[in-house]
Amino acid sequence: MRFYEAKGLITSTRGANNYRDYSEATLGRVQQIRELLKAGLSTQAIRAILPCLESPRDPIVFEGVTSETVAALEHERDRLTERIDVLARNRDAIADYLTELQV
Amino acid sequence: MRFYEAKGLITSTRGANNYRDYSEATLGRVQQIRELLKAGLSTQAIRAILPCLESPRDPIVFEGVTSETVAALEHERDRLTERIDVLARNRDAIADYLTELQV
DNA sequence: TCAAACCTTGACGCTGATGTCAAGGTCAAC
DNA sequence: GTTGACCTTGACATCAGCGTCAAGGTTTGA
Repeated sequence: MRFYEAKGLITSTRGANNYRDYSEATLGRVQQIRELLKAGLSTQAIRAILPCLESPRDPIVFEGVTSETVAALEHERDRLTERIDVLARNRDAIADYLTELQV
Repeated sequence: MRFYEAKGLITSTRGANNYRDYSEATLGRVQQIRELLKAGLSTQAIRAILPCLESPRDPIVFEGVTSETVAALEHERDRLTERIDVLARNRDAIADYLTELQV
C-alpha cells in the first residue's frame, strides 16, 4: 500500500519505469503490518517496533540504536502488555459468562 | 459521552430538566468501555460483549439470550484470543530484541 | 432578578486508515 | 501501432471515534 510507504512503514525501489518494486521481505512485512493494524495498533506504534520485526536478525544492528529508541521500545512493550491484560481479562469474562450459560 | 449513548453502549435516565442522569453502574461501565476502546476494540465489538460486563451478575440473565447472542460472544472471544496472540507475539519480539541489545 | 455556569441538541470539523476515481505514462500482445 | 491492462500521482470520499461550537433552556447564587 502506498499509504504504508508514505507512513514510513515500508520502502520500495523504483525501476526506470518509475514503477514500485517491492522486495520479498517487504511483502512479508506488509503481512505483519496488517496483522498489527487489525490487532488495533496505530501506524506510529508499528513504526516504533519495526526494528524488532526483522526476520533473520542474527546480525543485530547496534549502530544507530539510540537510547531514545530503546526507551520507545520499552514503552511500546509495556503498552502492549497493558493491552494484552485488558483483552485477556475481557476474554475471560466472556468465557466465564458462556460457561455460566451452559450449566 | 453522548457518543457512547448514541452507540447503545450506555443508557441514561432523564430528569424533568431533560438533563442526563448517569447511574453509578453506568459510570463504571464508561471506564470499561474506554479501556476496551484504548485496547483497540470497536464500539460494535464492545456492544457485543456488554452482557458479560455486568459487575455482580449473580442473577445471571438467561432470558433474551438467543443462540445468536451466544454465537456472537463465542466469535468475539475467539477474535480476542487471536488479537492477544498477535500482540503477545510482537511484545515478545520486542522483549527479545531488547535483551539482545543489552548483552 | 440577573448573570455566570452548566445542560441540551444539532451541525460541523478533525484525525487515522482505506477506498476510489480521474488523468496520464508504460507495457505486452496482437 | 493500437488496444487493453496496469502503473503512476493527486484529489476526493468514507468510516469510526472524538472535539467543538452555536443557539437555546436550566440551575445556582449573589
